[in-house]
Amino acid sequence: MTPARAPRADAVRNRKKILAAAGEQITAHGPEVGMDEIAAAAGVAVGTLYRHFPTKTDLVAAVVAAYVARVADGAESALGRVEAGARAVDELTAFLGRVVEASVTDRAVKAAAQTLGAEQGDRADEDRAGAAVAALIRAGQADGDIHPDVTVSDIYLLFSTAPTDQPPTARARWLDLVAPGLTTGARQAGN
Amino acid sequence: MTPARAPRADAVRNRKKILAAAGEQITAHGPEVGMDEIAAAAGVAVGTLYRHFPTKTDLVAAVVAAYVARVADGAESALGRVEAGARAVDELTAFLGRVVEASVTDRAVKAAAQTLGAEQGDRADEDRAGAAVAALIRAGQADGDIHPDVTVSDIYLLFSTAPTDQPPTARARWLDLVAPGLTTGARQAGN
Amino acid sequence: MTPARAPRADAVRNRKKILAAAGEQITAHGPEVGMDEIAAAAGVAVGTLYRHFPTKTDLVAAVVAAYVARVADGAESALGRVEAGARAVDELTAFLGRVVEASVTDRAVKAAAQTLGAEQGDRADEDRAGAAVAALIRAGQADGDIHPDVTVSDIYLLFSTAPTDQPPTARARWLDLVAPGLTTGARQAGN
Amino acid sequence: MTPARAPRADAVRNRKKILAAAGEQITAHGPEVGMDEIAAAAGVAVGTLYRHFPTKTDLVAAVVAAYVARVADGAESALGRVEAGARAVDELTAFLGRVVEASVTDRAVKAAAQTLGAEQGDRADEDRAGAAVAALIRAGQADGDIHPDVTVSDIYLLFSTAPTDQPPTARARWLDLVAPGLTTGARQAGN
DNA sequence: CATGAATGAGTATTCATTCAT
DNA sequence: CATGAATGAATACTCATTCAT
Repeated sequence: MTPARAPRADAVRNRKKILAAAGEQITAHGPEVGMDEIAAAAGVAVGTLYRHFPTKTDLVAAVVAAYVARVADGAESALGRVEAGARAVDELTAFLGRVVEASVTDRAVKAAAQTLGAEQGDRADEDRAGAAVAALIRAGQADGDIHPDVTVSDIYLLFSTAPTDQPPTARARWLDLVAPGLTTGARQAGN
Repeated sequence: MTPARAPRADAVRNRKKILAAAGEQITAHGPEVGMDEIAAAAGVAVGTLYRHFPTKTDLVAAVVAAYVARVADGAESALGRVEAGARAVDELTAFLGRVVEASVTDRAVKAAAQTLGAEQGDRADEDRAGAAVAALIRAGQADGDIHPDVTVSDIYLLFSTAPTDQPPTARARWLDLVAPGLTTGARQAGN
Repeated sequence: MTPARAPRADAVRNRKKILAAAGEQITAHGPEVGMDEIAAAAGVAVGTLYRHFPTKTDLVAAVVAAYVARVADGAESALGRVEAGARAVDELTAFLGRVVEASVTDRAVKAAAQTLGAEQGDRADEDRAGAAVAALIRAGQADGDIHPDVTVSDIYLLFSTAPTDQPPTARARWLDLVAPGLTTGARQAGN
Repeated sequence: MTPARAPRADAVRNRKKILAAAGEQITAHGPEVGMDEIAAAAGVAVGTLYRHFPTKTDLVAAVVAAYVARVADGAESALGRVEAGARAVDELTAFLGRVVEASVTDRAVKAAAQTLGAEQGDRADEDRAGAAVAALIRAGQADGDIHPDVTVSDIYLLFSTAPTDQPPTARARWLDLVAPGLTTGARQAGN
């Protein structure tokens, strides 16, 4: 219960620079980038890295957490659009597509997290995302467009198996193959 | 042409032991298991590893190749059953399911191969698998059960995104979600 | 231009300890001494070796460079004495003798450099040595003591063939055998 | 005192092939060539190498011994020519030159021997060479051409310091620089 | 007697982490 | 609080030597 003295401005700046650099470096060179390289990319010394994140695993966890937060934001805006009248199935699949695209950027992050056994950073963001997706699904089911047994964890399952390291055409095709499993209508030729 | 003097019995035994151990170790601890650990698990000295596979990359490639060979076998037996009267869609999805199950055993192998940029060992096995899968698809399309635009690379795309590291129930659910993308009928509730 | 922040005191100390230890170890056990052994002899961990010299080759090159710098110093003092009135031939042969003696200490260094294909570190020191030796030769030739066709590369040739790994008497005898090739006078019995 | 049963013909052939191959390989790639490579070059298996030479050191010693034998032959022919009327100084320097040239071929052999601490193979050949050289020196001294204090070990000293790894011009120049130390006459300009 | 597969200690090098400056 | 030098365990790979076939 330390009063948590307000962190110094430059420390906050450093934390952000480090998170950004770590994201870029891991994205670009995979989870095995050295801490030194991340530090250099962030423009700080290794020691500073370790002041903010006691362990490489912690750093990666933080990067993943930031990614989860962005996903949550995306889910909530989709939900917002549905509440404003958009069709839920469309928003859900579009959301799925956007996540897959974003994953490309954050490519190896997922792998890094697994490799290092990173712990969940911020439960809160995950819950936020989960709530929004659940609402989207319910809306789609109310419309009769989304299959009644689809759940939030189905969406997560698809997230976790998205072909993030494949070319755009493959990713688009994957969406086509996977969408019919969520919806009620029969598959149409050519899409 | 090649004199190919019969390989010594013990050398063959060792090669098999090494491949098996490498598969297990990589499965259990990921691609970064040390060569020493693999050697110990195989009951040989490191030098023996290197006599059989000049490089860690080569070893992983061989493990992957063995896996591909098993997949090819599976595809061909499925095709055999179809030729003997079985329904093609069923055999195709069953085959997909079996590959996913098998993948669990070979879990990280795929990742290992990517990490190390392993080359594929035996084109032949890949071709064998491809031919058999293509025949299955054609048969299912002739029956009117498989969607006309489904191709062999669709099947490979699904392979490569199978949730090999998830619990059995998740893997089963994944099959349910993915199957409708391949077939013509509308999705039925509860499957 | 280079900010060149003053190197930390302990880092400088370590660099020196490492160079000294490397010289000794290579001298004592040849170029194949392990980096670990050099590190131990220097009282540091291997990692520290690699922080200062990214490669064994680089380390050896640095040792050789230090040796070249000492040779250059020796040549320049000899030249200084000549300018102060000493006889050039005598200084040149004495210099040759001193280099050979010093080589004993740095015994295998030369071999190590060759074995590893080490690049030369500081051209400057080599040039310094070359200039001083050239001046010595010219002075001796002006005196009529040194044979007119002797060049700097002759001196280097003799350096490179000095019997550095032989007992002192052999080294002295070698000097006696080799000196007449540089001078004008006929050889005298007994020296 | 085992009767030393006459060695089988093929064993003798193998011994020769191995010695030749070892000489070539060490000459070409230095003392650190692997035993496997030598074996391959000789067209036998490693086991056969070890049957003939229990240790790499022993093998190198044998290669050196063969070299010494050739040197002895050269010395003896030179002596023969002197006895047939040739001038001793000329034969001695020519012999020195030929040894240096030959050394080029056997380049790293000397280094290999040192590196491995190889023992003398055949005292007899060394003695043969020593006797012939001694006779040459005595003859030259009787002619008044060779300096009276020159000994056999002087010649060996020069052998051991010959610039075997330098280009032909450097080797020739080295001979010019070194010859005056052996002879009585004053050095002449230009040779 | 030849073969070549197996052994295993040894080598250079990397990298997460600590700690003196 | 930042810096970057030091640490040292770990890793892939080599090679002289042994020994089953």
